[in-house]
Amino acid sequence: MSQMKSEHIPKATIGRLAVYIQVLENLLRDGNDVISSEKLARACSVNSSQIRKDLAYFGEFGVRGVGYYVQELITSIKQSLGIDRIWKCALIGVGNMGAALLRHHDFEKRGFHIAAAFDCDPDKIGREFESLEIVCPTHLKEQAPEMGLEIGIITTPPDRAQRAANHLVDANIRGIINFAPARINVPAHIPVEYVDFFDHLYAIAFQITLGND
Amino acid sequence: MSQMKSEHIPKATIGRLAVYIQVLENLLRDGNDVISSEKLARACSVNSSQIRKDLAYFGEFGVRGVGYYVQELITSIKQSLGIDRIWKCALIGVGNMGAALLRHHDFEKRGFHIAAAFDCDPDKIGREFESLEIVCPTHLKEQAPEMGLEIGIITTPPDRAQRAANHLVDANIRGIINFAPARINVPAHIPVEYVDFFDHLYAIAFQITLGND
DNA sequence: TCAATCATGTGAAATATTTAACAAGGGGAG
DNA sequence: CTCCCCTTGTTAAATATTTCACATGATTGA
Ligand SMILES: NC(=O)c1ccc[n+]([C@@H]2O[C@H](COP(=O)([O-])OP(=O)(O)OC[C@H]3O[C@@H](n4cnc5c(N)ncnc54)[C@H](O)[C@@H]3O)[C@@H](O)[C@H]2O)c1
Ligand SMILES: NC(=O)c1ccc[n+]([C@@H]2O[C@H](COP(=O)([O-])OP(=O)(O)OC[C@H]3O[C@@H](n4cnc5c(N)ncnc54)[C@H](O)[C@@H]3O)[C@@H](O)[C@H]2O)c1
Repeated sequence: MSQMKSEHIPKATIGRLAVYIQVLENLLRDGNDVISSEKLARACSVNSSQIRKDLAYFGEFGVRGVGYYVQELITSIKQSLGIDRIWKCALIGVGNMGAALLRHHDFEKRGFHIAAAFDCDPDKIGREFESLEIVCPTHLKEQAPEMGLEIGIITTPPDRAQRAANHLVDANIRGIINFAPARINVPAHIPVEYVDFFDHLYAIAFQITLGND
Repeated sequence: MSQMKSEHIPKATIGRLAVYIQVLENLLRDGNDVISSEKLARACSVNSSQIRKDLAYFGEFGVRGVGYYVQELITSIKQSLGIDRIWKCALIGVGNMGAALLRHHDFEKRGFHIAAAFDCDPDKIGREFESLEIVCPTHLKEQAPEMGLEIGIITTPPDRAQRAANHLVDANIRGIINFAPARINVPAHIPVEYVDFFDHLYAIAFQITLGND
């Protein structure tokens, strides 16, 4: 957060910054060292002013008359978002979804290290999965500070999501991602993000239906 | 789409409607037959006018002085979104993520039937998974119209996403959900939704970092 | 039947976000 | 060194979305 400039940043901006990183990393892989906001905009399907405005919230990263140095810009965006370091995560609910996430090594690559896995199923507790021992959630409170766990990932069934959230809050976790389709209540200072694929399926179904009339 | 009233509907509204359905179904399960916009608003962490406005895009579903009949409202929202029917989906890429989705029976429950699974790996082609035979993507073009496949779900590695999209477009699919972290190009009339968990992880990391200053 | 009550649906006001337009400034050719 | 070109950063205008405020209409009980 080296050069933050502005007060409130639109939620939508954060989403777009994630897209910019994705596209910039592909550009870099293809050998592009420099890019203009105009070209980046086309690749991201947004307006070029939008990109310049989004970046302006955090600082000045470009060179007038030239554009942005791709590697430098990636670094700057990551710094701005606070993802220029490793975040340690705790996953609760090692089922279908939880296991898929544990096997997915992009988490590590992108700076989110799932350092501990919890499940309340006695058959699972004590077993090892992806080189993590599955632990009972009651141990969260003692393990979280010990291990420096900061973000909780909930992948329990929806009717267990609140319970899982309670464990996380109790363990002083600082933010929560909830994959279960259920709202949870936590203290206001703990940010919660809901991941629900069905949002997107609904949006597609709606757009298809619209275009069809 | 029985009683559509308005022209353009904000994207954010669609996202909220998905949340309303989620919360309403829980309310129904808990035995609530009627609910006011005020109470629903609290459960969804939004403003009550927002709810009334969102619903007003599609029609009048409430009763003044009373509120909304929960079951009726669920039905109305589903009709409005075009999810009051079964959508047949094709999944491309039966790896880690694709397999988790195939095993996840909420898709069926929510009206999205994954009717066919494609993968280009010779070791996987011909195998059966979750009672679906895994098929080579070159067969998409012939199978899609036969089976009435309408929505494509991409779960290939990112560098294969465009190829998968091409197969889907070629097969006259009507909409695409892309789980791979890569932008894809398709004709303008085909809606694409990108699912990327990292958006949410970034958002959490950012909010934690902000609150920390 | 009528009045009191209550929560919706909606137009108008307040905010927020996106887009356009351009002044400012870096880089390179001559 | 100067001029010209190019693209950023930013201010201002245009849109879009959210919130407020209240008239409207359904329901209930006297
Ligand atoms: N699988 C998918 O593709 C998918 C897709 C979207 C959403 N989801 C959501 O993700 C969640 C998990 O789905 P799944 O398919 O993995 O289900 P699952 O039943 O396979 O796994 C759930 C796991 O959570 C554990 N659990 C239950 N209560 C717990 C508690 N209080 N503390 C700790 N662990 C607990 C169970 O023992 C089980 O291992 C669900 O809410 C589901 O709706 C899954
Ligand atoms: N696993 C997760 O939890 C997770 C989370 C977020 C995003 N993703 C994304 O989902 C995608 C899939 O991830 P994964 O972990 O399942 O990877 P994976 O390697 O396990 O599976 C990819 C599958 O796609 C198949 N495939 C490759 N090219 C293909 C083509 N042209 N046509 C058809 N099939 C093809 C492969 O044979 C393989 O079976 C990746 O883009 C990944 O970034 C996965």
